[in-house]
Amino acid sequence: MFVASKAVALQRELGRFALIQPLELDRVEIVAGLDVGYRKSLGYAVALAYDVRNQREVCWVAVSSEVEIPYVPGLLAFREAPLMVAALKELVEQCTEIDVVMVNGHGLAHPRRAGIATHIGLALDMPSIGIAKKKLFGDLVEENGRVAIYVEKQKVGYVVEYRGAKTFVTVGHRVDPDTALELALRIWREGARFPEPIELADKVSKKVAKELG
DNA sequence: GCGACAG
DNA sequence: ATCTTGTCGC
Repeated sequence: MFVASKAVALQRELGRFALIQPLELDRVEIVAGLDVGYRKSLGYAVALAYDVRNQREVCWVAVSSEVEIPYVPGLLAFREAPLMVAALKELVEQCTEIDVVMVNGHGLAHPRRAGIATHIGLALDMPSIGIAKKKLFGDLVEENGRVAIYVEKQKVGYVVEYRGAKTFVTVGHRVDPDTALELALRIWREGARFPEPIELADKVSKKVAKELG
């Protein structure tokens, strides 16, 4: 069964292994977007591959399962990461290898440096970036025309604002704040709420959850 | 006690 | 996140 206190203890340990380091964007060809849509307690995780150079969707896969763990702020990873990882593995088997993964949720902007994007990056030992619509944890600091988000004096990401709508781009694992932001902006349609991989995975997961049962 | 609280 | 269509406004 799920014990919140145990989950919290595990995150304190996990967070210590997250790496903030530069990532060579010239070598990033495919970015995967991960999101989960629901119909009642049935979750549908979608993993979608996006080609950075050609600015286009490559393919996507969806996997579903009954989701038993409740949503608790700070513990989202225990509820959604298992399905997301299953979807990502399916994507790699059925379609293509990927270089970076973007996850709907936060990365290091978390009370224990262990948001869902960090959990997934560490689990797969791969660069990961969190993309979220609302703040969970951290301090917002204005820096030359931009808003950065800090956790314990350490910069972990940025806020992208467009016509009042904010989107948080945070480090998950094996990437740094500036590189994460630059990559996200390279694949962000003008006026869209999220970078394309997440924008598309979000729409597909909702549609799949609605059409199937 | 009060405010905050990813999806 | 999800339950849910149309409608008011730029």
